[in-house]
Amino acid sequence: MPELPDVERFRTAINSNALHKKIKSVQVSEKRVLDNVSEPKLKRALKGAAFEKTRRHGKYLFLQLDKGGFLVLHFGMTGDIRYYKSDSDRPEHTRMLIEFANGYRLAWINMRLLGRINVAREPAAFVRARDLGPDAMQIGREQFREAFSGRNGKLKPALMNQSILAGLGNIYTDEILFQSGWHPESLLKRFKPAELDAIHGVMKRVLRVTVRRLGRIEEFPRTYLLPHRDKEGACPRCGSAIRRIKVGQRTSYFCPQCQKKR
DNA sequence: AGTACCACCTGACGGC
DNA sequence: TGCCGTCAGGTGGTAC
Repeated sequence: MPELPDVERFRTAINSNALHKKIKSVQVSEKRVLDNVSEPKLKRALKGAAFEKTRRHGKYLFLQLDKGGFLVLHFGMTGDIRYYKSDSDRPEHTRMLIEFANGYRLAWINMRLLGRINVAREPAAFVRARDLGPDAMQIGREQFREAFSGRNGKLKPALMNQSILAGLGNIYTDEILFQSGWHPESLLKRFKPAELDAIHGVMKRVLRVTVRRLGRIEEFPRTYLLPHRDKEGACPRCGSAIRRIKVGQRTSYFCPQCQKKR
C-alpha cells in the first residue's frame, strides 16, 4: 500500500498519537529489515528518547528524536503502522515494536519484509545519499518541467523514478496518467512544456485529494480510476473496458479511449 | 540514460 | 484437498 498518500497517513497517525512520549523499549523481530543500523545501535538511539516531530520525503518517513537524529521508515510494498494499547492487539507481521512509557505501543507492520528501517543525522543528507528527487507534493511547476524535459524514455517509468521525483508509485501514477489523459507509454520527449505543466497540475490535485482522504481508495471521487482499477473495471468517464498492460515491468491500468499516446 | 531481468519476501488466488 | 504458477501499491544491483 505505501505510496506518498499512505505514508502521509502514517505521518498523521504518529503526529496525533505517538509524539512526546518516552520510549521504554524497542523490539525488532526480523533483523533483515534493519538497513544502515544494527539492533543495539537502534535501541541506543531510541530508548529513553521521544519522537518530537515528523517529516516525509517521497515514501520515506522521518521521525525526529528529542535526543537528536531521526528514525527513518520505508514501507516497501506492504507496510502499515498501528498505535495501540493492549498486548493482545499486536498486529500480525509486526516487525518492529516500540513501547512507550505510557503503556501504548507503536507497531511497524511489514508482511513481505521489503520495507527498511534506518537512522539518520539529517533528512537532507539521507535524501542526498539515496539520490531522491524532489518530493512530489513540494515540487513546483518550473522544477517539474525542468526535471522531465529533455529526457528519453516513457512517461510512466519517469514519473515513478524516485531520483527524478520522489513519492509516486505504481497506482497513483496510473491515476495521474488517467486524469491527465495520457497513455503510460507516451514518450517523454514528445511533450511540450505546457503539457508537462498540465501533468504537474493534475499530480498536485490528485495528491491533495487523496492525501485528504488518507489514501482510502473507497473514499476517492467516483471519477477516479483507482476504484475501478481491476480486470473487470469500466472507465468512470466513458465506460470503456479498462485495459491492462506491462510498462517497465509493472502492471498498468488505463482507459484506451481516454488516454492518448504521445 | 534507459531498459530488462533478477533478487529480495509473504500471502492470496485460480487452475488442475 | 493440495500443489503450482502467478501476481502484488518497492527498490537495488547488474548487464547491455
